[in-house]
This record gives sequence, structure tokens and C-alpha cells, in this order.
Amino acid sequence: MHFSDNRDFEYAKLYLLDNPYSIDSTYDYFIPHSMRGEIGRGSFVSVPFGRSNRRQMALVWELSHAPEYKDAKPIEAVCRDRAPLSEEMLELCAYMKEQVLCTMGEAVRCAMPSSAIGKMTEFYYPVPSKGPDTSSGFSPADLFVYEYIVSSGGKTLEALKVKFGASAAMEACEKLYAKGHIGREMQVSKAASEAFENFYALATDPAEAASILEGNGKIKLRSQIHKAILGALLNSGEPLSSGALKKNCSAGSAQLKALIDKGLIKVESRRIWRDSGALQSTEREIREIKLNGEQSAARDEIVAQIKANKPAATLLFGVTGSGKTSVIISAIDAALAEGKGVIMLLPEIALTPQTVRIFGARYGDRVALIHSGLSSGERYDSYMRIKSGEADLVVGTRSAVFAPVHDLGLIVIDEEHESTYKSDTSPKYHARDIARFRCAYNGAVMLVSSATPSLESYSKAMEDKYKLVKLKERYGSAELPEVKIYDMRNEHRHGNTSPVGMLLREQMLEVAERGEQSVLFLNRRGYNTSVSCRSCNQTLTCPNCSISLNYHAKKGNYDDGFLFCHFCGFKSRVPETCPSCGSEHLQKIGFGTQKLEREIEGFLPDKRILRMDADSTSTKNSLPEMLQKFKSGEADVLLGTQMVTKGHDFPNVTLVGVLLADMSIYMDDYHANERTFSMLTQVIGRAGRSEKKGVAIIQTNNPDNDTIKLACAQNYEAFYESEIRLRKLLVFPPYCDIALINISCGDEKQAVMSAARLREEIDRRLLMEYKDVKLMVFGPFESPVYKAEGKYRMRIVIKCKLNKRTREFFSQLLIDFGRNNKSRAVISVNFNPTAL
DNA sequence: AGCACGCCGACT
DNA sequence: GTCGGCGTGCTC
Repeated sequence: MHFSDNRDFEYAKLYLLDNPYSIDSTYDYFIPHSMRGEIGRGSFVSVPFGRSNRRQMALVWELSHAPEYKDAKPIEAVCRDRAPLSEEMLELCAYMKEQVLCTMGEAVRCAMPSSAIGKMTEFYYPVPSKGPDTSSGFSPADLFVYEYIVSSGGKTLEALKVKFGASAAMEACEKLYAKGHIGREMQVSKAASEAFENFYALATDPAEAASILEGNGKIKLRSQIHKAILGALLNSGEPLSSGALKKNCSAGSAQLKALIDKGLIKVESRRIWRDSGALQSTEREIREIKLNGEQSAARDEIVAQIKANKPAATLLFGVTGSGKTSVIISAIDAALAEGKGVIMLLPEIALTPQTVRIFGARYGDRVALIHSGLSSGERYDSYMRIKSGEADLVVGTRSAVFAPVHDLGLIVIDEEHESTYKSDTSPKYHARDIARFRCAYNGAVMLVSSATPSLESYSKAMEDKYKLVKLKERYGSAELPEVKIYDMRNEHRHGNTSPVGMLLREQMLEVAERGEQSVLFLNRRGYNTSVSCRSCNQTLTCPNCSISLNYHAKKGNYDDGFLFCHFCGFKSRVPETCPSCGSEHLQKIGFGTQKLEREIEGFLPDKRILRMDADSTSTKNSLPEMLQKFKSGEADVLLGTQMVTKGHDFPNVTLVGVLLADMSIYMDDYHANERTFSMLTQVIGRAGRSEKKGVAIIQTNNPDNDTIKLACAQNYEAFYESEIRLRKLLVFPPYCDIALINISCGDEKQAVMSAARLREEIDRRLLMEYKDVKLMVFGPFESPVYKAEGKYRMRIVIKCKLNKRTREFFSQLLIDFGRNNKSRAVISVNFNPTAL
């Protein structure tokens, strides 16, 4: 990339990508003559920074003729192999920095795959010296590290860490470097980038090859594998990859080399596109999409918006089973036909190979996939295919909203209410906000779709900020299931301790009898939810976190299991005696999916049961395999956590059971009703996806709860009306914004003190320089999980209206706290978190 | 966040 | 006398 127009600029203002928030502003650097014309806004460079001039990667923000800072250092190197960031992405990054209070570096790393930026690593090399010995304070381990560096002529710290372990390698290098036995420099580690594969082709003419295969040629081949390779190449008529030859002819590198030596084949290295294979292997199949009247009306409205080339937003609100997906796909078709690029976002859970296959079959090579399962190389390839324009449809999870699609015309956010669209690690952005920015920039349409829209989106539709497109009819002959709310309190009164109530059990037996399938939903993993002591009443908790340990049984043996922390992953054996009082009366209580599985095995002994939760789907592809198994009728009951409720289409399911419908209602969070409603609506929608009439049984201890009743009636509008009134009354989003400040520290006292000091500081500023800012401050409190992964966590909750001024207030707070960080407490701000 | 500079206590 | 603890302050 060249910036010939920029040749006469002597200085650049740039952001350092690894600076902390408190010093994340632009810095002036001198551009050496040799680099002039190669540097422009959006370029990546490396610069010396700080007293020790350690090298850092930086993003050029703007060029200038005169520095504001006197002693500007020179830029060290330009990253010529990395394409500069586009103007759209630069503006998006600045927007993110302001919007979610992240650093420019964090924003930039969202906008391009991290592998494309590369990481700086230390490189250690030997220097002439007599070498260290144990008498000068070096351990034998240090000497090993030294020997290794000398014998290899130099190694990166990463490589040494792999060989000797992180702490040993770092310690040894530190000592060796300090004493001058080794030298140190910074290197940009080789980023994952292009992948190549060897392709083999015939080096002789086909007739010659054919006669050799018949045994009449100049060269005699005795090996069956040699013949197979030659035959395969002759048949295909075009070069074949080493992978393909390996698979089809069991060709090893020795055989291939032998044929090359004989002059029969030749090899070439070709650039290949990695992707998870899900797209390539699919047959092209373009099914015509049939839309009913309501659907085509919806489609027409969206298409009209796309053709208008103006920023717009639409909420596609359709009851479960109304065929939203068909409308979306036909809108995508229309956008692509207009020559525009499209991004389609899905919640993580919906991005199973089935979904991917549908898009692969329909759109073939134009699709690029982006999701968390990609390796960094795959991610880079997807990015490059989009950037080059080869792919103009991106299907992916949250992070795909940053895809550098050309001529962006449409961003679809399917299942818009899902909380996975909000990132809960820094930068804490919401995909919807990024989509809104990009649509505004590109004159594109944002299409959000849901059967249970978020209150924020539906209220925007009510205010005409989003166009509302409704689908009221269920598609085809599908009918809503009959919904029964079942009062579990009676069960307890009758001494039934089973999590499966009498009605549900009865129905399951009936359904099984008829050869139909049932789905059960219970949002708790493991076997028992806790272990408590009958003598002292203590519950066993995780040593790193302040939450109870769950009991997980090993496969097939319910008595052999372990304790497991769902927060940090801590694992231990079940102790014989209570750790606090020594009593032997430990009792496992509460039930999770494992116990439910056993329960059902008890009354449906000859039926096949599939349990689907984070434990049973941890291996790659086990989730889609399980779904496929269930769909094809290889199992009769599917039970599991959240993941059974999402979008899967099981025509033979006629019974759905919700085990603890009221669980989330007790949560101390203003989202609780909304989430309960959406969860119940979705799970009820799993029954009756075909002609067969379905039944849904909702077990609860709160049969009179309005949210549960409205969800059972699938009445979103009524739910919205009552919930939005409540939000207005109590002042919650969308009538205000919530800022959650987290203070976390390994030292409990410091965490508590820092939080208290921060509160005082907030109050002081609200009286002084931020007198005009109106906030309601609550706390500090202990976080719901007070101790997590060894850190104590405090929080301050603030209700406010987010605007430039309030954001500035929080930004300044972060900066000042970061600067005089006497304690080791870390603070972060999360605007409108998905969970309190 | 790093990292250097600087100012006090326990060792050869 | 020195080595090294970590408090303080800066980074173009």
C-alpha cells in the first residue's frame, strides 16, 4: 500500500496498541525519510516507547507537519505486509473507544483478526562471554536455558517457555540478561497467515501415463500405491492436493517423492483457504423459497429499504414457527442481487453445522464463516476472503459484525434478544450498536429478528425508530402446542421429591408409547447442585470462588463422581468428612441434568435418552451429532440445559417439559422477567413443529406468575405492555442506562477499600467538576459471586442517561484510577450489562 | 501496564 | 560499604 500523496509529512500521531486505558491517547512520532509515502492514516508501524524504548505496535491516526511534542522519537518500522485499516473501521474504532471505554488497541483487535496484527515477542541471543556458572548464582535450570540459547543461536521467549515452562524460562532469561550473558531484542512474531499445500500433477503426457499404468511404458511401476496415485491424477485431469492423494490412494510423502524422482509427476505449492470444511463439502442446492402472503409483504418492505440506500433499521417480529428465516433468506438474496454485501449474525448456539450447511448449499463460495471455533489461521483466511471481495456474505457470531464486507447493504441479527450479542469481556460492546454504526456509515439496513424481541428493540419500534414488521401466522399447518401450567407445590405436599411431576411423567410415558419424542429443559448442569453437611449446615464451596460446588457423576456410575465449580472449573474429589466440622454426614442436594437423566431412565427403562449440556457436548462436533441423532429418531427423550431450547426443528417432538420454570424469576435482576418469558416461549415452540399436536408442560412453584402465564399464551404484546410499564415505574432500561463498575483485587481488604474510596471519589466529583451530571449511585456491594477465581469483587451500580458528558465522567474516573493505582485493584466499567 | 529511578534496611 | 526491597512517576 502506498500513500504517495503523504510524502511531505514529517510527523505522525499514533495510538500504541498495547497501552493501558489511562494513557491511551495519540503520541507524536517522527517519520524517517525512507518511510515517507509509505505511511498513511490506518497504517501499522512499530515504535520505541517508554524509557526503555521497548517496541510496540501502533496505529497511525493522522499525519502532520509539526509535532505538538518536542522530543518525538522516530518510527522504527512500517508493517508493509498488513493492509491499513479502512476509514470506516478507523471511525468505528474511535466510536467504540468513546462508547464502551476501551483502548484503541482493543477496538482495533476487534476490527481485524489478531493474527493479522502480530504480537511482539522477546528474542534472546548469545553474546560473547565466558558463560554463566553455578558459582555466580545461576541454578542448573538457568544453565540449561543458556546452553539451549547458545546451541540454537537464539530463541524467542515463547519458544523457551514451551521448552522450559513459562516461569523457569522467564526467570532464567531475566537473570542471564541482567548479567550480560545473553542479548535481548524484540521481534514481531510470525503471524498466522497464508497456508499452502502441495499439489501434484502429471509430468508426462496422459497417453504415456496410461501406458505405464498398463505395464507397457518405459518405466515399470511395481508399487500398488504408485499406480493408484498415477491413476488418480490421470483420471482427474487436474492437480490433486497431497491431502486428497493421502486419503484416496494412501499416498505417503515417500511414494510421492519416488514418482517425482522418476519424472512422472511434478509438485507445486498452492495457496489454500482454510475453513472448517463445513462449507466446501456441501453440494450446491438452491431451494426456492415459498413465502405466504404475510411473509412476502414483510420481505417487500425490507427489500424496499435495502434499495433505498439509506440507513434504516427494521424489527422483524414473528411468533415462533412463522417462518422468519425464510423472510431473512429472501431479503439476503435481494441484497446480494443488488450487488451488496451482507452480514448475518447468529447466536453461538445456532451456528451448528446444520445452519452452516444451509448457507453453504445456497450461497457456496460467496459465504465466509466467522465464529469462535475457528483457528487463528481459519479466521485470517475468512477475513482475507471478505476483504478481497471474494466472499460477500458473512455468517457468524457477534464478532462477525466487524467483517470488512464490501458495499455493505444489510446486517441481519437473528434472535436479536440473545445476550450473546453483548460481549462481557473488554471491549464490552453490543453487536447491535456496532451494526447501527456500520449501517449508518454505509447507508445499509439493520434487520433484527426475534419471536421475543428485547424490550429495548421493541420500544424503539413503538417509537418508530425501527420499522416494525410483524408475522402473526404460524407457517404451514404447524399449530401452537397445548400448554399446561403444573403446580409443583402439590407434589411436594404429597411427598414426591422427584423433579419430574406426576403429569409430566404420565405424558412422557404416553408419548413414548406412541413412538413420539419429548424434550425436557432444566437449566442446571451436573448431578446435585450442592453438597452440604447435616451437622453444621455448611455447604461446600469452591476455594477460589464463593459459590457452591456441584456434584458431577461420572458416566454410568452415579456414586463415583467429583465436585466441580461452574465458575472457574475447579475440580476435586468428594471429601469423606465435612471440612469445617469433621462430621461424616455429608449430603448431596438439588438436582441437575445428570440426576434428571437417571430419574427418567428409572421410569422409561427401554427408551433411549440423550442428555445435552456443557458436559456432554464438550468435545468437538458432539453437539451437532447429538442433534442429528435426535432428529433422525435415534433417541426418544432429549433433556438438557439452554441448548435444547434454541431454534432446532424436531418434527416428531410432541411433548415439551420445563422442569423449573420459575428459577430465573428469583434472580435479582431487572432482566429476569424478560429472560423467563423468552426462554419459555422458545421452549414451548419446540413442540408442535408439524401436523402432530403437541403438549407443553410448565412445572413451577409460581403458577400464578404473570410472566409464566403470558409466555404460555405466547402473548408477547401483553408481556411487553406490562413489563415496559414496570421498567418505566422503577426507572430501568430502556428508560435509563445502567453502568456497572467492577472493582476486583486478590487482596480482600484492598478490594473493599478501593471500592469505598471510588464511591467517595464519585460523590466528590458529582458535587464539584461534574455538578451538571445526574447519576443515581448504589453501592459499593459485594458482587453476586463475591470471590471468583481467587479475586474479591466489589461493584458499584449507577443509573444514568448515557451521553457524551456522562461517558466523559466515567472515562475520567477510569483514567484517574488507573494513574494513581496504589492498590493492585483493577476497575472496569460495563454499560448496560446483560446480567446484574 | 511496564519500567527506571530513588531512597532505606540486612547482608558480605 | 553493597544488594535489593518496592514506593513514585512517566511514557511522544
